[in-house]
Amino acid sequence: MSEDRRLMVLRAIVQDYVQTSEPVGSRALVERHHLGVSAATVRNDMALLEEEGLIHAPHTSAGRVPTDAGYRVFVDRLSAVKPLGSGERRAIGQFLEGAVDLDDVVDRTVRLLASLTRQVAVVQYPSLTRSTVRHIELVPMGSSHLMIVLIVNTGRVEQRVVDTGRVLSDGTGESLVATIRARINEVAAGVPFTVAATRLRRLVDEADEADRAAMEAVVSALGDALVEEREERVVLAGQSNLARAGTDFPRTIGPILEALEEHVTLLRLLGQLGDDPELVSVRIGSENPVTGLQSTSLVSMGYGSGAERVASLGVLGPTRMDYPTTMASVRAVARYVSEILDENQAT
Amino acid sequence: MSEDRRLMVLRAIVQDYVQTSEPVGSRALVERHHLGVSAATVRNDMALLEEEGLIHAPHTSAGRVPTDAGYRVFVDRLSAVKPLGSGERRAIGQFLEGAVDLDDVVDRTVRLLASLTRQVAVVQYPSLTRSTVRHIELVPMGSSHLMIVLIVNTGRVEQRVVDTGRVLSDGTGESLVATIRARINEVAAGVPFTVAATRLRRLVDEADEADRAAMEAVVSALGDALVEEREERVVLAGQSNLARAGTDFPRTIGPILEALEEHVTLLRLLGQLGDDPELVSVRIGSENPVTGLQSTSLVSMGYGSGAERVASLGVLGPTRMDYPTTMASVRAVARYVSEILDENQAT
DNA sequence: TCTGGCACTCTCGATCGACGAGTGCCAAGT
DNA sequence: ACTTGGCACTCGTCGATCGAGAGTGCCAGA
Repeated sequence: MSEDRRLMVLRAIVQDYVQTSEPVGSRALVERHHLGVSAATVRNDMALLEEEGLIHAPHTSAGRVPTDAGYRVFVDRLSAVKPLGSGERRAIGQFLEGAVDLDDVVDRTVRLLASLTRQVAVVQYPSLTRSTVRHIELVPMGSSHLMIVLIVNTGRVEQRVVDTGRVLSDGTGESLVATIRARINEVAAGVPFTVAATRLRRLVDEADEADRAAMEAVVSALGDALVEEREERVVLAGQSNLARAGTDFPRTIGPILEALEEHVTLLRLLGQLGDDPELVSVRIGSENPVTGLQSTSLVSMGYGSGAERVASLGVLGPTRMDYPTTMASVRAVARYVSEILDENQAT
Repeated sequence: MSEDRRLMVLRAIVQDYVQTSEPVGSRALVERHHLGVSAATVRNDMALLEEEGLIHAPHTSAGRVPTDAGYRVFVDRLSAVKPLGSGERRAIGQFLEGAVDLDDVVDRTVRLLASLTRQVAVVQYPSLTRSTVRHIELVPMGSSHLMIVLIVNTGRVEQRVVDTGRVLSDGTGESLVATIRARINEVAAGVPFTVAATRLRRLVDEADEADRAAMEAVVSALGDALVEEREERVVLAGQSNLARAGTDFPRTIGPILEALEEHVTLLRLLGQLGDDPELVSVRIGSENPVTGLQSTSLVSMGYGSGAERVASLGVLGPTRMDYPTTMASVRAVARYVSEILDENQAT
């Protein structure tokens, strides 16, 4: 009857299976964990757990293996996020400290996450749509071309070259560029990109008849930067960890690698987080909509400067993974990266 | 005695083995290729080829498999680069046509190469050290900070923020920025980066006592961009193809994936090309110095705008690969990318 | 120098049986 | 109402054995 003990048994099964990666039997369980009962009792509990769909026997007379639902219960109710050791904390700090720009931060983060968890790490680039404009610079190039440099509060820089269709190298041209530069920064600097986009569009209508074409060109290029797919980018590391994980895993490694190359679907996955931005999200096995990733779990969390969550990062591994420590690592890294972005924003 | 026929036999072995991925025996050979001789004769030739170290029998009484040296002879003397079909040419063009900026070009290139060859594609970012400066822009930020934007002829943009240590927002500050901007572009615009670096350093000495500190800050930041490791970046695609290749391969997939994550060594590999920039370089199996990649071959070629070779791209696959078509694809893509960079340079 | 023939070798796959781990269930104990 | 020890039963794993098939090496003859 005791539901408590049944859950203890489930927890023990998950822990043992994660460690040994072999189906765990009743005898081994009572030996390794000092539950105060005999193997026979554990067997009864196991039978019930199996009825509930939380564990599963690969075949008669092998041990039991947790199902996806079993892992779900384990993660939700039977485990606490294991606090990181101070050594690990320090390592995170040191590793991310020396980053020189956003690319570097992302690159270091993804490598750090991979080596920390020994799994595949996934980091999404901070997305423009959720960021704010820091500054927009216009650089004349050639006689009629203008390079637009957009600087985002995350430290990211986007650039485009547009043809304004008129000569910019003479006096009036130069003052036109100066005017446009002033106007767009006036309305857009320091403003969230979504707001900036609408304000900028309004600028076109307000512009003088003569300058409207040039303004139009600049604004539409900036608008492009918004929808530009490049803003939605992910970086991966630690694929080699897939080969190391267990020996049954290699068979499914092909589909997994394929799925990881579909950055678009990966991004969609990373975007689907829970409501609480401070919580680590865990998607287990078949909970995962993507074909090819249904034997894996995704542990992810949002990050970003300030209160806003500008992007996500996470870790992908076999469903049989050490959830408490993985979750701890993901959370710690996400928080640390957020801090770093905060500092850079202040710069 | 006939050395010619022996090489024909070698070629036939390579071709069959590439296709079937199984050791090829004398009987199968004479059936599939109409060499005008009998199986016994072929066997004699095989014995000689084995003495020369060009082929190898996994065990008594299995067929023969080419050795690395065998592939080498095949590539150097027995095969011509297979011309691409017109359909493939068109596909390359279409796929790379719509690229909006350098990141996009590189991204599309690597994916294209992977899907074309069904192997792992590797593309090195055009390196600054071999490129020329197109323009340098200075953007004041805050009261004493200056953002330096370096635009490279490949279309690439680098940026840095430096603290000049003096107020820039007043009148003299603004004119100082204007002066520096003018001076550095004067000596650096249109010049190869290596030359620009030395000329810029000279500028510091020539500067007025009062402005020297600011000039120094700008120049040293630009110098940093030269050695900055980020300039040496590679992008990968098609890792999932590793899982598909043969069934013996998966065992070695772990070390390969690990080696692919060592971007630094990958870059070194890509950098080692033959003398002729128009030639495709092939590194076969054990010719390859990197541990973990010794069961693979790297087919690579330089690319770049103009005559200069600014970077390399290539394909990595099992030594048992279809060299003629792979080489054709790599060459075609490298040339096409070079063309695209040329066009962008003209912009 | 080539060819057909032949004995020999070695891998691969299937079959079989013993072994052992683990279960399910039952009857007895608390 | 649970728990426990015992016991029969089920299966998958491992190792050995064996036959088939593919391929070679070598030799004698053209």
